Amino acid sequence: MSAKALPYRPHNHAACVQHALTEARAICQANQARLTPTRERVLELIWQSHKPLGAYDLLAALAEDGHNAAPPTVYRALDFLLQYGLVHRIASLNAFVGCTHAGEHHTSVFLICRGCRTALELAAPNVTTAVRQAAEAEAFTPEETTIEIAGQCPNCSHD
Amino acid sequence: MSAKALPYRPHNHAACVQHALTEARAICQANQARLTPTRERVLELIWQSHKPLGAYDLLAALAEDGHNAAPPTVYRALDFLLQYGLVHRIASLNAFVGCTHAGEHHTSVFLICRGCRTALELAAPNVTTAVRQAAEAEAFTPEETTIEIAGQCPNCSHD
DNA sequence: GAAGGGAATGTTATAATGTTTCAAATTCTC
DNA sequence: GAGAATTTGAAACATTATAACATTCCCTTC
Repeated sequence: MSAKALPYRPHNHAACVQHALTEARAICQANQARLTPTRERVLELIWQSHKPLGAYDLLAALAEDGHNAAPPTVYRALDFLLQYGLVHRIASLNAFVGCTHAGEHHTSVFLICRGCRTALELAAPNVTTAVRQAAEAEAFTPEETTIEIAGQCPNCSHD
Repeated sequence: MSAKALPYRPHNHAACVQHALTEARAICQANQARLTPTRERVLELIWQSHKPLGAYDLLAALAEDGHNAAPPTVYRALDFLLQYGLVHRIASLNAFVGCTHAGEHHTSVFLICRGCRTALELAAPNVTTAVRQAAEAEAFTPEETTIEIAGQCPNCSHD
């Protein structure tokens, strides 16, 4: 692949956000789930970059909105968004990032740059298959898979 | 595979611990690193089961020894053990588990049972390869890989 | 075997992340 | 509009992790 993946190059990011919000509304409607203002705002904040944000970062951003929220407000919104696959939690960072494959049932691989902190979500079917087979070989039933690769993205790698 | 992996079946666990400690001593000696009593004790405590332990669990265990330690004591010992590859940190649990491949440079896959909390470390070369290829396809340079599969081990899966 | 220097540990405080609990408000259903 | 269910507010607290600085230990060197 010669072209860099979207998060790594300049792009109309507002379109990313709008697309994510539109999709989120559709998914919530389809599931009779309520994308309330707080939930939508948290999703929007998360989408304001391709860098995972911590819960307390979100809390601070809400505070700047004038919304004097306490931690449970953010964690509840995040729980909701996680539940409907609209965001992912990055365990190695204790942070959250927008899901680029919302609605599709999938196991993601995250490439997390230590330089610019951008997280790129990949579908990576080969990884998924290999993981499933490895688990199967041990008679283990997978329920939730965390695959996070920290390193240097093409922009940040100093060869 | 019909035989269950070691952590899932009864075994002489004392031998696990002894083996780990012996190996740790050798590795530290080879690296001119000091496996001090606190560090060795923390390693031993971690190895007392195949379940990842939290830093504060270790702290409590040290307290039972009569060692009135503060958090930095445990975290420093853990940093040391991580540095020499004697333990792994399980990001999704904020916990630590003994490394079963100490000394070998490797990327591990962890199968973490939500029933019995046991973590099984696999080498899983196919997963490693698939991950490396996925990263390569994005011109991403991996430095550290976290692969954690939560689910049900053969003993705990209720079919 | 004392003196000096670097590594390891002790100690206190605090930061960062996440949860429990119960009350109040909102929204949905009838 | 009354009642039930969901969502939010608010205060307190629990858990995980680090910062900063003092002290002790251990090894080398003389």
